[in-house]
Amino acid sequence: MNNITSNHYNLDKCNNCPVRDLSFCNALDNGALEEFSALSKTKSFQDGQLIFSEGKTNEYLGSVILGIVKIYKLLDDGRQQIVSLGFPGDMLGNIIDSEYNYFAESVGDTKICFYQVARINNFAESNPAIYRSILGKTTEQLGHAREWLLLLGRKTAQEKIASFLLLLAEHHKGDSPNQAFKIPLKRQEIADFLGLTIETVSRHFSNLKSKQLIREYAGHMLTIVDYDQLKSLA
Amino acid sequence: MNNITSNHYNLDKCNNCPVRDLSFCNALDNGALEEFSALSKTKSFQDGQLIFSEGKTNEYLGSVILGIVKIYKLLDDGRQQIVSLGFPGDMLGNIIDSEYNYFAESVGDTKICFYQVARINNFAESNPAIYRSILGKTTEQLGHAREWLLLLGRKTAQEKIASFLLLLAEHHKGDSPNQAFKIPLKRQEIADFLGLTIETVSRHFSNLKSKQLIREYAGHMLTIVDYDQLKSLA
DNA sequence: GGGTGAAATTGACATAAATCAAATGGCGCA
DNA sequence: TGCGCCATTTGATTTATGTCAATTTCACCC
Repeated sequence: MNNITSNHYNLDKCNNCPVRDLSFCNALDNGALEEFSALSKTKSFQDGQLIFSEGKTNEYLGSVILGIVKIYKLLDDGRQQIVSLGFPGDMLGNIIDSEYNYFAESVGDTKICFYQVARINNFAESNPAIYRSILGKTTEQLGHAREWLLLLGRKTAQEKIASFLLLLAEHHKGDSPNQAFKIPLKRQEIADFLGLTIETVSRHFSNLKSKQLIREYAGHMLTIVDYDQLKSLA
Repeated sequence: MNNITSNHYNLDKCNNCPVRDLSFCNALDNGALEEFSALSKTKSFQDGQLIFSEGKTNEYLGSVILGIVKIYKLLDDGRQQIVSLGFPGDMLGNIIDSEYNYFAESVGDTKICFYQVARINNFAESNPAIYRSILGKTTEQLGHAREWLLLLGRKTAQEKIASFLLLLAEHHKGDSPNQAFKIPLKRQEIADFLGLTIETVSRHFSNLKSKQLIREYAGHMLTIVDYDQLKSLA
């Protein structure tokens, strides 16, 4: 995202952007909300498309509107760790640092709403609710990151897989408890999220299937058959 | 920290508290700083003393003044993961959540400055610099947490140990590059920070010593003999 | 100075997960 | 229908780290 206004990004202004209901600006009163939303622009990304890179100037703050974004870090030799999954309503990036510290990539097709960091900072000076809201989002992300530290540092592969499936299920809570949903990540991405290899992930999926705790069919549609027992493994 | 005002905590007001130079309130102008600092109280803790617990009401925001605080999470069976080390100047807790999500414990003797969350929130409404400053601290902690996700998920035991030693060395940067310093954590705590067992930690310390990359003496005083080579292992 | 107990080290062995390698499955497309 | 390309699964084997069990070190204190 070197230059968000360059025409190949196909931006369109989103005066009535869903971000209002989803995102960090929902703390504003109506007048301020109008003004703030006018600063935003949405953009669509395809599966695997790079959204921003470590080291690049932190010019835009994003808000995921549709789809999932993976935030990851790399070691020199290519080892990868996904440090966060951005679901709709989640904030992307921050308004503090001068550079991005991570890579962000679209998982499946996504839609993201962007705000200029400079303008947000400017706007927030006279609207503490913006700071407060962004602080809330950041604190939430810190909580998730620390939950994942516990998972990566202390859980077994089976526990990791179970926790991951329950995390996904959380994002379908509106549906019935055992509602089927599509696993949005490839096996390699799951491995990079859980600090495992693709083979270990695959083996434990097979394991859970043979134990009849989950069912998978038709291109990674998943049903959690026994939610409670899966939870006891996490 | 059930009740910070109970007398056994031995609180004393810190009108001229070092937190001013170290902490999240240094963004304020002098007038506001006076007012804000007056809300703080310092307290001392001994090695191993519990500072706050998961599930307790989030009544106080802390700022580490002296010593080191470990923030950790537990699994039901007692497995522990340290998710953050709080060094002087670091913020402890947050002003968003209604409950603490972690355990905090003193590593060695510490001194911590506390503010009432309710009063900070109140004060910040008319002082966006406070929100901004706390947001900066939180964003920084998120960055550290994600760096550690990479370490826990993808680094080998040797790389973890090397990274840990370099982290400690970072906090002695004022000194000469190869300045000796005391390792503040016990082996078990290092293990809980790195997602390893105590035996693995010990073995890799022995390893680094036999390779002459580090020296340890007189009660865990440490010298990094070959900084560059240690860095290449991290 | 010798005794005590916690912390750290070391050794022998077990095992979960990684690695290497092959087979299978699924999907778009000619 | 069948080819080609990935993604996934499965199998065989290795290895890093965990586990269990002594032993050693060291700080502290009488």
